[in-house]
Amino acid sequence: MSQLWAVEEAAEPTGADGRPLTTRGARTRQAVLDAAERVFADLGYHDASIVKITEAASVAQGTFYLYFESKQQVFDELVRDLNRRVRHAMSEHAADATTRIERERLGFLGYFRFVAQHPALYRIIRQAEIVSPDILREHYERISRGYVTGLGEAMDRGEVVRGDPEVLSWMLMGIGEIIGARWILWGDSDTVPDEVFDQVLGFVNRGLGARGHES
Amino acid sequence: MSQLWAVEEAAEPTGADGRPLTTRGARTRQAVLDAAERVFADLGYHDASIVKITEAASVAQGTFYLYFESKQQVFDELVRDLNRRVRHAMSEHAADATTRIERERLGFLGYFRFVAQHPALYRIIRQAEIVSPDILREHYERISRGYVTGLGEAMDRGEVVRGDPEVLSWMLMGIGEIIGARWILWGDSDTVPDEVFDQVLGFVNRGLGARGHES
Amino acid sequence: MSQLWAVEEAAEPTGADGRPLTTRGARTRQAVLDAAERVFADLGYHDASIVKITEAASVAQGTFYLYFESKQQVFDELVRDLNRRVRHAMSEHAADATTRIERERLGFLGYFRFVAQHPALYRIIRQAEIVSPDILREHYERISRGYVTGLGEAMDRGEVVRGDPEVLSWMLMGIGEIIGARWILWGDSDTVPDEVFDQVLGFVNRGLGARGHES
Amino acid sequence: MSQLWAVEEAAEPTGADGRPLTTRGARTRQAVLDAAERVFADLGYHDASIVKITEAASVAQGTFYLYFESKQQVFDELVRDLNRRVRHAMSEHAADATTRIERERLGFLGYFRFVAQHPALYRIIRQAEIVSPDILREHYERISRGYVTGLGEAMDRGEVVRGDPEVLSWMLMGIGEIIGARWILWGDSDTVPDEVFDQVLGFVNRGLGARGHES
DNA sequence: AATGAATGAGAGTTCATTCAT
DNA sequence: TATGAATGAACTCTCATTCAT
Repeated sequence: MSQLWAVEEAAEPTGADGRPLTTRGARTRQAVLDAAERVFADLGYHDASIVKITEAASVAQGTFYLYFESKQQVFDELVRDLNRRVRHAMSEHAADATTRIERERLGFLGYFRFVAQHPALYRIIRQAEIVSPDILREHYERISRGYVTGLGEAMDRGEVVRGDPEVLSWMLMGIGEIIGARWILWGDSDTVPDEVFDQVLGFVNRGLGARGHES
Repeated sequence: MSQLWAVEEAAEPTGADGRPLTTRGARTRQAVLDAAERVFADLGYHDASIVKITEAASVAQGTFYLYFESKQQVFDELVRDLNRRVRHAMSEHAADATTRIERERLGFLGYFRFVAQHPALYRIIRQAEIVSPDILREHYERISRGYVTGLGEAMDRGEVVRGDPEVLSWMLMGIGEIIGARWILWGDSDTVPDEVFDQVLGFVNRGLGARGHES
Repeated sequence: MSQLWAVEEAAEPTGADGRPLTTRGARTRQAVLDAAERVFADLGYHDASIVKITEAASVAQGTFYLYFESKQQVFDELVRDLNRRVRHAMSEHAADATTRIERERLGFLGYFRFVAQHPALYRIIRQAEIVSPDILREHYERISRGYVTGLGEAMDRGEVVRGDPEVLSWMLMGIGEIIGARWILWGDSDTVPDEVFDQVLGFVNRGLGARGHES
Repeated sequence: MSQLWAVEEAAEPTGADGRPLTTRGARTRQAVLDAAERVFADLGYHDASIVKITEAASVAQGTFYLYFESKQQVFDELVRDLNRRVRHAMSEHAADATTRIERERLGFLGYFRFVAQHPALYRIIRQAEIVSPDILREHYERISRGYVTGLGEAMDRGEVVRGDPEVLSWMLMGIGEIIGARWILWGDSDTVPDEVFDQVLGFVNRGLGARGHES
């Protein structure tokens, strides 16, 4: 089975004014973006500052505005990028699955692994709720869309009880979010404990009414 | 059946130095707190400022520091207060239930109603994740604790499949959170649509393995 | 020989408006004054604040203004009081002397001892230069006056070379000040080392042209 | 005879972050520093404020922090600079002297002249005692070091009675300080009256046990 | 005589952003 | 393309002082 869902490529980088970049420009832009990721991850949106970002990138303050319009805009771009990476992580994992149940398991696993590997980055996504709500909705909707396709097909195959796949997808995300937060972000562990993971899968599989699953 | 769980009283108000207040002092303190609630709800934590809060309360800036040590501290107090109110809303609703399924339904209903009635306030709680993570964990843990008791008893009565009630409680919160966010906070509706609500209850009841529930 | 010079009594305490005080009022006033001394000594003039003073005195902020007109005024009163105490310390010591040289020695000793015993308080006097220059000049002039009398008599007796006793008195104070600062306030010792003390006395005695002193 | 002692050069100016400055930057920095000198001289350390300094320099408030970390830091730099200038004034004067007595006379004269020419600035140095004690000690010690060399040599030549040159140097500074304060800073004259000056020199020369001097 | 709530100006400092070079 | 100097509004917080009780 191929990838659970496709993850699109990132857009071409441009200057703040929308004009295409030279090679050198593209390199500088990337340096700033990387620095921003580190600084946002370390300090959070509001404690991050353009001075700190440009310092971390070893460029002058003015350079920042050559490539980005504002603090917000870098942030948004970062969140979009992270969204791509999370989806990639989930999708890549799930690709090996042969059954729906297995796919669910691997998807969650991929997600939790990503959170565990980049806890600070993941916090960035959660900050988006306040900083750029629209971008966060986009984030959830993109993940939801992937689920919806998968769940729709599973319903057609009778692997999952009939229902509105969108609502289901949001619940799955809600579960992933809070479990990841509770046991990875806030816990000292860098993974969700097995017993917890089993409980989650059990609950989800029963909830989806998965055939071939003993309740 | 009595309340699902008890909600404790708020603490006595004191000055920033911890000393008890006169009637006049208590009144002013409350005025500041109310103003803070409004301002945080409207602008979010970071765009709120002490100037704006005191202006909204029609007191001088210095007055703020008579009762609170910092912006953080008012915020924390507000979150704790909101937590009390959410739990009260859920618990009050669920009090009328006669079956576990009914109780689940009414608990969710109460929660969604609270979010719908105070959408801006509810955003305050979500901001706590970044501003005072500890307070937010407290918030979740308090709600979790209420669930754990209820679920434990339901397991004993065989109404719910055996399992770790803590993990279950977090999943239920995660579902409530995201559904409330998606359909109330971000939607234009001031309530979760019936079809969605039914889907949620269906999923949850199956997931809990509720007896007398047709999957 | 009696005291080197007389030290006058402190004035009657009054309220901020100049009216006489009841017993209770006098007690409260004194409590505030004592607290001010401690706070100024610990924090210096500018970091001291009326809140801190009244807190240290266990009275309300408003009470302060019942007895003093301003922060300045308490400070001035304190400096005057300290001046009385320094002169008392010097004069009391010197009282036992039988020769002029001995008197000089004991006067310096008394001075250094006072500085060593109340280093923090002594810093208050030095702060007066900036805070209330007039009061500081008063301080020096009062000490000077005592010296002038003593030196004048010594000149008459031929114990000291003829000259302007005022200028001499200021030089003696200047020496005392800086030696006290250098070896007591800034040093770790709580007394001026013997060798230093001897050097000082040698220099001073030669400078005064003291008869019976080997240059 | 060459200079009494060498006075080192000022350090290269840098930004608050320690980085070197462009020409324009160096110019602005100097403008701020000059303004600070004027403001501190006029108002004293505590009544001076960054707003007033930047206003006097005709730059924005933020500009201040481009070159200095805090009010303290400018102050310290100013004191160090003044110290260099005082020592320069003393040393330059004394350079013409042919005898030790003459050198003493000219040194004091240079010092008093400096105080008379920059009374407000000189007050800055005296404030340092409270504001940055360490810098003040540095100030005294630097002057002391110059004296110590000169006195040591004079002792070797038998021009001055043997003794600890350090203690002597501090006494000389103490005398200069208080005489300057009393007759220049606090007096209305812009110079120490001749009779006073003579008294001072007489006392000092006798104290030093200068040969060829009639006590 | 004593309280303590209330004031509001002013402090130092940060920061996103602009602009001349 | 890149720099870094300059801006100025906004922020949090302190404090001497006044006033109603």
